[in-house]
Amino acid sequence: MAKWGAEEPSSIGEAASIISRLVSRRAWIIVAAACINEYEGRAASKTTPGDKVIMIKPSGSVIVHGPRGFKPQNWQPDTSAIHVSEEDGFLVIRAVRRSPREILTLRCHKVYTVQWLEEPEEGDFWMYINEHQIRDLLATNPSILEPGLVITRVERPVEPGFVDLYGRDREGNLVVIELKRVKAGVEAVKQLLGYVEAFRRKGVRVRPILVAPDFTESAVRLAETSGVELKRIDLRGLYELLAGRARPRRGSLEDFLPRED
Amino acid sequence: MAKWGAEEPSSIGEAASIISRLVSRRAWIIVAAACINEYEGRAASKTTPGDKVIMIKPSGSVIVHGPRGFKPQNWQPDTSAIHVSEEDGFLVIRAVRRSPREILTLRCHKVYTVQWLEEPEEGDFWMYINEHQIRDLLATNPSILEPGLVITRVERPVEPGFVDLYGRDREGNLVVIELKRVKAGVEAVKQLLGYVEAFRRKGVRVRPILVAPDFTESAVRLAETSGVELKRIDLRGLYELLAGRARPRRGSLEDFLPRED
DNA sequence: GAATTCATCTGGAGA
DNA sequence: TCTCCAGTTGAATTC
Repeated sequence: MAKWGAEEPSSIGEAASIISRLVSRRAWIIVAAACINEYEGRAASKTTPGDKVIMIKPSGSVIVHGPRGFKPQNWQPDTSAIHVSEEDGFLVIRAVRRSPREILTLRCHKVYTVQWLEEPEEGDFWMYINEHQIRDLLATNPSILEPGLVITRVERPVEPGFVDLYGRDREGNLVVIELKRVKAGVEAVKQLLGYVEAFRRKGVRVRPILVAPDFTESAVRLAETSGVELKRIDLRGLYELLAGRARPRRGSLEDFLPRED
Repeated sequence: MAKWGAEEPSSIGEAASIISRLVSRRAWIIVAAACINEYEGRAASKTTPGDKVIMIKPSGSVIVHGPRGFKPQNWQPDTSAIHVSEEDGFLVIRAVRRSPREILTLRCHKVYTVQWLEEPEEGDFWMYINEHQIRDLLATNPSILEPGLVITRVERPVEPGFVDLYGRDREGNLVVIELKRVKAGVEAVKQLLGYVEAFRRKGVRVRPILVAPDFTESAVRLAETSGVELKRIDLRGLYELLAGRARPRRGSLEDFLPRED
């Protein structure tokens, strides 16, 4: 169990010394304060004074949130150095990283609270549905897509890029499959056509299939005129398969494809 | 000045009632707790028990951080509903949004602290260097790119997409410029070639220029074989120009282009 | 709502 | 290191 603590510093100087000590101990620090942010690096930004929540993680990241929006106002992903000091009556937190050279400076005129966790327990994080998972599932269960399909290569390098799945259909045609976990737009069709063209230049004719849960109107139009096959796939069925709540049965190949209606 | 407060709840039930009240008041809430996360929606993830910092913003976002990394473990950008309750001895925070249907569930077995700001002052956020700024600067100072260049259109619509800058060079050729603030990859060249092709179909011949601080190897190769001109630009110089620390001088057109060496 | 593009994108894998 | 690509990408803008 992590050790935690909280303080309401009575002065900027006290806040600086508390935070400085916590940073050197690699604690997980949350500071509620009123400050301005200044960032200069790949881009540049600044704020007027406002209330912020500043998080400094044991791993060294610095994250500054404003009251709105899901994204932080400013951040520093992996900071080579975090400096905490008092300057001209301000609590100044500086996070500097090199390559790319970027500096984030927080100038706080009021510190509401400082709160921390020391030696936090991390726990595991398990993302169990993503494109990688689906690709591997389809690679090992290609009959979900089409009877008789055999996958011979996963992530086959082509021209500049990679074909998600590469194999051969029942009739011996080479098949090139592009997989999208979310609705596929016209860009996905173009990408696949690029691969087809790359194969054609090498004198190889392939059958392109775009697999996705849904397709945009423009994707359907381009696919029709360019000879790309579209195959809708029901992710929910795949999810259940991945979660072990279902099992691919022989002869149930269309179970994971949505009804045609 | 925001009203702030902090509490160390003595029980899960007390934590639930405190947080529930704060949510209904639209306070900015920070909870340090040990919990598991469960997310199901476009993807799915779960964690084992571990220490987390949970932020609930007045705007309704829910952000769950683990001890490492700049990104949150889980989040909910704009939540239709946040439910706080006690279930089986756990503090349960549920953030549900529809479209896409996604559910984030936090099950806390230990709450270290609850901290909040009511009516936080927001302040302004001003990003003063981004592609938009650079594009406008080049549009009004095209001689930075090339003597005699005249820009006639900014963000000119073309087939699918927009040409960043469109104009005419000293010799009367139509010029199509694609601008990247960061190193340009092969995709940028392809994008530009797409525009060239779109113009060609309309019987218009254009001179394509890709402007960026740097180019990937594959971008250079494709550019060479496809007739796209690459123009390196020094962003630092542009930054200074934007910041008013420098001024475009007549006859100093190459000042903002890196040396050829 | 759909489509497109930018982002300090971040993060990961591979060469 | 660079390069490429997925991401619960988010967010803005346009139609």
